[in-house]
Formats: sequence, structure tokens, C-alpha cells
Amino acid sequence: MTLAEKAYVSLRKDIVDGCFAPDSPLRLAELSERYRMGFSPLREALNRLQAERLVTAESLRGFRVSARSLAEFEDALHARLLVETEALRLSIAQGDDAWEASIVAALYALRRQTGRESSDVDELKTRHHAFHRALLAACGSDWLMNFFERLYAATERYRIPALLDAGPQKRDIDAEHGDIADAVLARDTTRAERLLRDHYLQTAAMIRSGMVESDAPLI
Amino acid sequence: MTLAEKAYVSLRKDIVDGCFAPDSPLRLAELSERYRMGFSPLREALNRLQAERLVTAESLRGFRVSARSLAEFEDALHARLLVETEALRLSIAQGDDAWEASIVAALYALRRQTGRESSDVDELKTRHHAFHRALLAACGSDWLMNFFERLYAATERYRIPALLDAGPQKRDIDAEHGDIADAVLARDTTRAERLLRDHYLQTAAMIRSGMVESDAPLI
DNA sequence: AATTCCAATATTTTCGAAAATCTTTATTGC
DNA sequence: GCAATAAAGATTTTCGAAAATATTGGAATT
Repeated sequence: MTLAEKAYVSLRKDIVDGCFAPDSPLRLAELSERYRMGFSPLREALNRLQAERLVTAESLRGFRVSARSLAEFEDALHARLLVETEALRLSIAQGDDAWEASIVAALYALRRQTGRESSDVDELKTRHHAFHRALLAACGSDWLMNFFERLYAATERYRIPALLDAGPQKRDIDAEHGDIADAVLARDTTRAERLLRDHYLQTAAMIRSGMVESDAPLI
Repeated sequence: MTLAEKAYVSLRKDIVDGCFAPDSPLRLAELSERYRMGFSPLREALNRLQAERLVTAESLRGFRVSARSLAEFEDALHARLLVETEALRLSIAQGDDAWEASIVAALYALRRQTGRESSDVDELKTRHHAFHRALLAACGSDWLMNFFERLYAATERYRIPALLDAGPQKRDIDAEHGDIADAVLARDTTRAERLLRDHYLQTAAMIRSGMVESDAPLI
């Protein structure tokens, strides 16, 4: 992996995780210090992230972390429902045995991690992402999958702080995931779409209620 | 505008216009010669275009123009219908007088240009794009508009060669645009969606039938 | 003849410094 | 005191060269 790719991966993770305060400037000198590399690979990574809307840029004034707002979250959520509903429909229509198996595997792995005491948050997030991707993976559309990844990252910036805030959950998220997987494996498109939609709306409600206006960095 | 921004705009235009053969390598030395600038701004632009899927990159082997294929076109078209149908619905539901006026203005400007003998293709493309954007502009969703722009560029790479190939058109495209605008201004969501969908499917049929397998540069 | 190895060349990637621009601070004039 | 101006400092942007890696072509080997 080149330095520019490492910079992209690290920056993306740190922005989604909230290590930088939303709307705060991303100064090259600081990033160069933090990630131990020169300006060139950092600028290349920042340009990619700008295209992905995780970072904003202004001529001769450098880059900033994209601001967070309730409006932007609602917008991303709405777009996500549109994209994922369609991708799920296609996936259910076209998925084969290997696709079904990958869903079972992703769900199993996710549950193993939610069950653990010593919760490695990073690993949990990875598996959560993998499960939701597995559901859509058979849709056969690179564009929809690309939009899914964009929107997942965009909304993850809101979900993580809410998750840490929330403390003990009323929801049984394992059960929600299980129900979605069941409906998908049963090829029940209508029910799968409804459950996925409800799953996101629940998360959204949690985020809305607990949304901190503070843009302080989380980590 | 910084050099990196100029590089982005120029490269994007030249790729969409087909000045570079699809799948051909974008060598820095050549680009540096062509656009009269150093490697740094070019690499930044290429990284942005990579995120937009107009360019592909491979570690230590540089950048290429994204390949074209019928499958990718069909995928982009499908995603476009999904996104634009939803954006149009929202736009019709929320648009105000200024939005209506901007549609009338965009349609007028587009027709002026299609009517001209000395057809400045660039200007025509700009106004065509502006009209289709105007229809959706009141949807209130930055994400959907962002996806619209991405997909517009992606499909434009297929439309332009087909347009040049096609010669005299059987379709009355001015009339199609007029009908869409009428339905939208009448707030007839169902009819507007159907007309927009048909408009794209007609264009798609034209592209499919005439799609040249050759990846030669167009200009 | 085909394969492997090595050198030569081409290309990408990265750095460090220079240039350009923005921001802050100090200074001047009113 | 306050606005306008200029100098100083901070930051981004760009370049040119160096480093790292890939590719090509040819010689040596099987």
C-alpha cells in the first residue's frame, strides 16, 4: 500500500470515528506530524475524501472535517433508505447460495462480537458493516454498492457518538439483525424491506434524541 | 482557482467528452505536458476523479480512464432512474415559484441552443445538463443531487458518442423536454416520472443500439 | 526455443524547499 | 479610540528532484 492509500484509510477512519471535531480545520503540518508522512500523500487522501463528502475544501484555505447537522443526517438517512431498499430488493431477487451463506456467516460473526464482554469496538463496527453489506452484496450494481458505502460512512459519524452516549440499550439489536436475515433468506422482499427500514428508523430515532450539538472530538 | 482545481475541471471534461480512450493509462508526464502543470495538482485531481469513478488507480501503476461497458452503462442508468425519480418526486412536492421559473428559463435556454444552426456542442451539453438539474433542484437533498451529478457524468460518457454517431434524430427531443417540464409545472408527479423515465429509456435504447465497442478517443 | 536473470529505462510516488496566499499583529494617520 | 495599512508569521499550494517501484529488452542458461 502506498503512503497516500494509508493516509486515506487512516484519515477516513479517524473522521468517521470522530477523532477530529466536525468542521475543524485539517492542517497539513498537524496531519504530517500525526501520520508521519509528507504533505503530498496527505493532500491526495484529502482530495479523495472531499469527493466523498467527508471533508470540505476551500481554495487556498485548505481542508476541514465536514460539519455535522441534523439536517444532513436526515438527508443521508433518507438517501440510504432509498438506495438500500432497492439494493436489497435486487439482492433478494438475484442472490445465490453463496450469497445466503455469506449472510449467515456475517450474522454469526457479528453476534459473536456483540456477545463478548471485552468489546473491541473497532471489530464490532467492522462486523456490523460487513453484515449490512452482505445483505446487499448480490444486488449486482456497483453504483448502488458505492452509494451504500458512502452513505454508511456518512451516517456512521452520527451513530457512533449516539452509541457511546446511549448506555444500556432498550433495543435487542441482535434480534433485529436476526429478523432481517430471516426475512432475506426466506426471500420475503416486503418483510425484509420493512424490517430493514424499521431498523434504520430506530437507530435514527436514537440518534435524533441523543444528538449532541457539541462538535467536540470523541477520541 | 488553484491549479489542482483547474486540473480537476479539465480532466473531468476531457474524460467525459471522450478525449482519452477508455481504459487507457493517464501518464503524468503526458498530462503534465498537456495541461502545463506539475505532477502534484494533477495527482490531486486524479484522486478526486478516482473517488468519482471516472478514473481507476492501482498502486504504483498509476491511473487509467475508467473502462466503458454495456453492463456499467445499464447499471448507471438504473441507479439514475432510482435517484432521479425520487429527487423529481421531492422536487415537485417542495418546489416554489422560483424553482418553477428556473425550469422555464432552463428549457428556454436549451431550446434556443438546439435551434441554432452553428451548434456549439459544449454549450448545448451545458444547457441540457442545466435543464435536467433544474428539474431536481428543489428536492432539498444534497446527497441525491450529488448522486445525480455523478451519474450524469457517468452516463454522459456513453451519450455523447451515440449522439455524434446517430446523425439525424427520429426523436423530437425538444418536445420530450417540453412535455416533462409541462408535467412538472402541473405538479403531476406520476406523469412527470413516467415521461422522465421514458426520456432516459429512449436515450438508453439509442446508446445500446449504437454502442461502439471501439474505445478510441473521440476528439 | 523457452525460461530465468539482470541491467537499463520508464513511471509512479514521495519529499523538502520555494512560491503564493491568507491571517494576525503592529503601526500609522485621522 | 478607530479604521486603514503594512509588516510578520502561518498555511496552503506548487515545483523539481530523489527515491521506490514497475517494465522492457537482452544475455545467459537449460
